Amino acid sequence: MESLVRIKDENKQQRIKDAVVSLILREGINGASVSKIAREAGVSAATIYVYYNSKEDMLTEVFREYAIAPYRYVMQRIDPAMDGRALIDAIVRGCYSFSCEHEEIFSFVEQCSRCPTLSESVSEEACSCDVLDLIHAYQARGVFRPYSDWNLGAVLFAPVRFLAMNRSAMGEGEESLAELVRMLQTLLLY
Amino acid sequence: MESLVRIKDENKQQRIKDAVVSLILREGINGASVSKIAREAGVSAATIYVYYNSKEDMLTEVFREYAIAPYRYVMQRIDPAMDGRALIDAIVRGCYSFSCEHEEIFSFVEQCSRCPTLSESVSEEACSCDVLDLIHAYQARGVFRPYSDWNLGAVLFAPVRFLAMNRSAMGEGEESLAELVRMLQTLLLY
Amino acid sequence: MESLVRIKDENKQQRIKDAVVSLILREGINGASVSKIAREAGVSAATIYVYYNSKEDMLTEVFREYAIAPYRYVMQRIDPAMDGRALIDAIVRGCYSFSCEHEEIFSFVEQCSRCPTLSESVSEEACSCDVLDLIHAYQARGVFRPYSDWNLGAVLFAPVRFLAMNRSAMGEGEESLAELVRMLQTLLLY
Amino acid sequence: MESLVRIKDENKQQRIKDAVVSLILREGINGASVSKIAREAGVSAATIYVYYNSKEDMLTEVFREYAIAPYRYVMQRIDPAMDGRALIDAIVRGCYSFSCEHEEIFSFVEQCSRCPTLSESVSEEACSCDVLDLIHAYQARGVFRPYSDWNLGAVLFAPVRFLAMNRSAMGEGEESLAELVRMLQTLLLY
DNA sequence: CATGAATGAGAATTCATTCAT
DNA sequence: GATGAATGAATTCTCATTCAT
Repeated sequence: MESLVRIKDENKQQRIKDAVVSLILREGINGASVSKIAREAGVSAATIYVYYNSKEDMLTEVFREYAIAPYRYVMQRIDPAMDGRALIDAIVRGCYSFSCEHEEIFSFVEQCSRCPTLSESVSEEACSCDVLDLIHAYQARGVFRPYSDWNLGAVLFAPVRFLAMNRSAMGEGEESLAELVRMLQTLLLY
Repeated sequence: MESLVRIKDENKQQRIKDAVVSLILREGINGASVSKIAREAGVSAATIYVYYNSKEDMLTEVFREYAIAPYRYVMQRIDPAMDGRALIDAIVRGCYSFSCEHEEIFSFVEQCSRCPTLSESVSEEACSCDVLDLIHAYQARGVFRPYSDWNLGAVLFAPVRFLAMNRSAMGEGEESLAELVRMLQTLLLY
Repeated sequence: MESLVRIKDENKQQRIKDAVVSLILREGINGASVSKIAREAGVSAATIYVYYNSKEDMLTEVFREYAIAPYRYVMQRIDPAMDGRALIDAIVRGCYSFSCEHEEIFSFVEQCSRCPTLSESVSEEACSCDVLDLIHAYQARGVFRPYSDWNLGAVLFAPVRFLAMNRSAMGEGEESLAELVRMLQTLLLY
Repeated sequence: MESLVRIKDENKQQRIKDAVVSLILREGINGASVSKIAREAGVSAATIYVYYNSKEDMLTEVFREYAIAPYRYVMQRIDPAMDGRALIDAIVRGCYSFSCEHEEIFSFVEQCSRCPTLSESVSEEACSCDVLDLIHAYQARGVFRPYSDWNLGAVLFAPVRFLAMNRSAMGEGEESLAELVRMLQTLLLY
């Protein structure tokens, strides 16, 4: 019985999270009101307060959960046995694929990152640390040039996100993507 | 006498724009309600509707106006006689200085860019075109490598913006900035 | 316990309806704003939107409910055993009494009937059909002359409403009313 | 020059009146705001206050002017030499034609008549007095039965207005109209 | 746990009106 | 006479949140 209840809970909570993400994609942070989220999740607005103390809480928590998603996604496509070129290729293409396959989450995270209140409580560095740790290992082995973490993050993630954001205007994008991979290989590897 | 009225008008509209920008910086797009903006601008909320048809209109127009500001700022620090290294230095440092000196506008534009509704009507490409045109000239002279515009934009603007956004966490930043300049010089020049 | 809640609800909704009717009587359709209605009903303006989707919805629903009231009132004073003279007397005096006893509802319905948006969704014919059905029976028995429904409605209801509307200017009105009854008896019966 | 101004005035004032009438027809009394009226009339909202002291004033004045229009229209189709049957025919058909030919004014007057504030300052009796005076003459000559003015008004004007209001639902209406004429001839004449 | 009902606060927008020009 | 600009007050409606059940 208890487990049944638990399962019900998780269903509801997951439906709420999904609703948050998809609503924010469609209507922006402004349009994502508690009642719309509730309607989309198929629960009562009051139910949301069973799981979260406030709307802010909810957004923060969902943001925290999804902010790390692209990095996890990238980590899964990486094999520590890869050489430097393959690693950069995997990271850049991983970031890009994620934004295509999970457009909702990508857009949701992008929007939340710029929202002063939300971004305070979720630091990007913390999210990307696994990837950076891996690169540190490559740097130690003399494969990657010893750029600082800030600049590694800046050139590895920001440009590909820029391409992803302009995907619709850019057409297919495969060419640009391949070019970016080549640029970063030149730039970052010995 | 007529000029008095004109001045009064322009004052009001400018005060409204300023209020929009500074409120969005402080409270995010969510927090920038028409009445708060009006209060901050020292006008009646109804007055805003003398100048704009709707809140959306207002944000779009202000966004459109400021989206181009950082590029104009950069253009002013550029001299066509510069060599490639100096050009990249000027662009990157220009972007960074702008975000420091005009934190409000920088943050305002960043936020608006992620807002689906707003970004639709203001394309980044259009804003950056002057800078890109200049680089085309350098490419034609064999100074810059012939990367595509998308990737030029991606590596010239996105990473430095990334640094700017993390300025507070990054400390001084001068070192990172210098490093980024060097990286891009290596990457983009022959 | 459950009944308590129900009662509370119905009380609120009824108080809202009453407020709509009495406000429109006093201040016209223009003057009946949602917040005035809420104040008069002793609820929060937001509560009204728990019961109705919009102001328009609310007016339509209340109108629909009350538009039929005068006809129901008349039907209750009618006995199918009456002869033709008594029937006309009952109908005309019933209409008139209703407008005296329920001035608020009478005036409310009159006003809504002239409001293009509202009258579209509530047809008078549907409301008066019970009375007309009864007259059809009298017509079949050769008591009433076989005038069309449109003209039956036109002469049976419109003139007495006209008198009711001018009640205040008309003084007592009993004489006029008696005269109208006689006129219609002559006109409609064999 | 002065005459020029006068002409300009009258043009503007007439355009305002027209706008009032046609807006109220289309959007009801609620929808007829001063600015909409101004826009429709092609003048500035402030200009309306050159001609009228307030919106209420304006409505009252326009209402006063048009309330009498249907009666004037009827009077023009009447010839004192007509016999009783022809007179009733002319009155009823006149009322009906007016409502067809001047749907805007008809609907405007109907709506204003039910609006408590407006109807107070424009009495129907005053408007219909010319027609009634004429009938008095016929009554004196023993052509019309000596019903009271209230009931004359009630049966001569209210039913035909009822038909006019239901014109769209009623189809052509010629038959109903002819029937109503016959009914009233029987009822009112010796 | 889940929710329907309720609400004060505030949202965007429009209102009728004024006034300097 | 005519108007653009300005506004306080009011409009409809939605918000995030609470609470009794």
